Amino acid sequence: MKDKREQILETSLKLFVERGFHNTPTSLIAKEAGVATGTLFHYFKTKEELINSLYLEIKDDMIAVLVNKIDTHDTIKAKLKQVFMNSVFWAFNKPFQQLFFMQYSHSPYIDQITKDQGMQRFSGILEIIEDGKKTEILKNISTALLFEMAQGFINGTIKYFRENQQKLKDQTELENAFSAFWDGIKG
Amino acid sequence: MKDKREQILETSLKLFVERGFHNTPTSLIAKEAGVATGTLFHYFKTKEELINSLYLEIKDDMIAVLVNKIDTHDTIKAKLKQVFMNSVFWAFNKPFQQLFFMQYSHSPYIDQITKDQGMQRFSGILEIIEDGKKTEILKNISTALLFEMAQGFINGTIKYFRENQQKLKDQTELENAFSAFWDGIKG
DNA sequence: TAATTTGTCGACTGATTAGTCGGTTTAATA
DNA sequence: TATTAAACCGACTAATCAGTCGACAAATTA
Repeated sequence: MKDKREQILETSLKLFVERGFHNTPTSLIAKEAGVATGTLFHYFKTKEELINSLYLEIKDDMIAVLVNKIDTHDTIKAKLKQVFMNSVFWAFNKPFQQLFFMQYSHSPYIDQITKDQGMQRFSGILEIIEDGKKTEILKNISTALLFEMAQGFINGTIKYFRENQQKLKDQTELENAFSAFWDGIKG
Repeated sequence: MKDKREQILETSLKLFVERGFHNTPTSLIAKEAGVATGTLFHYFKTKEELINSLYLEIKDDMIAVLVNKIDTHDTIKAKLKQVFMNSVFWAFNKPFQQLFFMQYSHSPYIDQITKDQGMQRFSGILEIIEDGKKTEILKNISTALLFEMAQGFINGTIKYFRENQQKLKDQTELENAFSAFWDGIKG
């Protein structure tokens, strides 16, 4: 049987996405997770701590997937294509996690410290962008701006494929999306 | 003195963004808006109706700004540049409204009917994209995908400028952002 | 083995909340 | 003016919630 802490996080994720944070009583989380409320508060001092932990654990999982199959010797384009495809792949396999970020990365329930910690984990991807700028393969735009534009673009792509899942079977639309992505950032 | 209904909407917006939906009691909205709770429920049957109305009114306001200063005779590129700049301008002038969409457009508090109604209002912008595809000025990618990619890109740009407001004084970064945007979608 | 720590339970509580209701005031209409 | 309707008020309530507590069980350490 699954670890109770993990079970609580998994159940919270689903309920927070489907019902919202304050509309999800801790009693319901405990019930659906098959634990007592006391156990929930044993692992997480407060409900806020629970959602902040959830945020960081999902971010960790996501980053691990995003940088998967990237080889040091790959070209910048190949690396960024892999990140792009990994992002869509992750969102497809972890729909609740992706929706969680869509809903909560701008919400007041996640505190600034947690958001900053989450951001730190992107350093590997930021390095790829910096490398690309040095070699003039990418546009000479501030790394932070390039990053936000790219992330926004990917989020839009994911939103489209979430609402049009059948379009993922054939790879052409996804390839088109990457072409547009690349044309936008390449120098 | 401002209309009470309007005052309630304005106050709700601020509080929902700063505190979240369920963490904002109707009693607090009423208090801050300077009305009685009875008045709030006179205008909005439930709290859900309130937030859904808010969503649609903000969307209406946004669309009106986005298509501002667009002339029928403009080129596709000029039209889309205007929409791009209008979007950033709107977000800058209406930060709460923009954050509201970031937080709530994926949230369970806004029902599907409301979201669909909001989407309908984009028809004018969708037409520009379709025109651009017909004349092969834009990439031959499905309109819905182009739209979501574009919207995501713009949201990312806005997020960057929200966190780096000083970068808006000089227009160069904003122009760079549009160049990247245009390179991405142009055929 | 004994002692201590960690995990688990669920009934309980003080505080909070969405929405109601009966009434008053203001505005519109006949 | 008289009548009706719409706007507005705020005290009130039944329901709900985050977090506590004391007790017991399991695992870890001495």
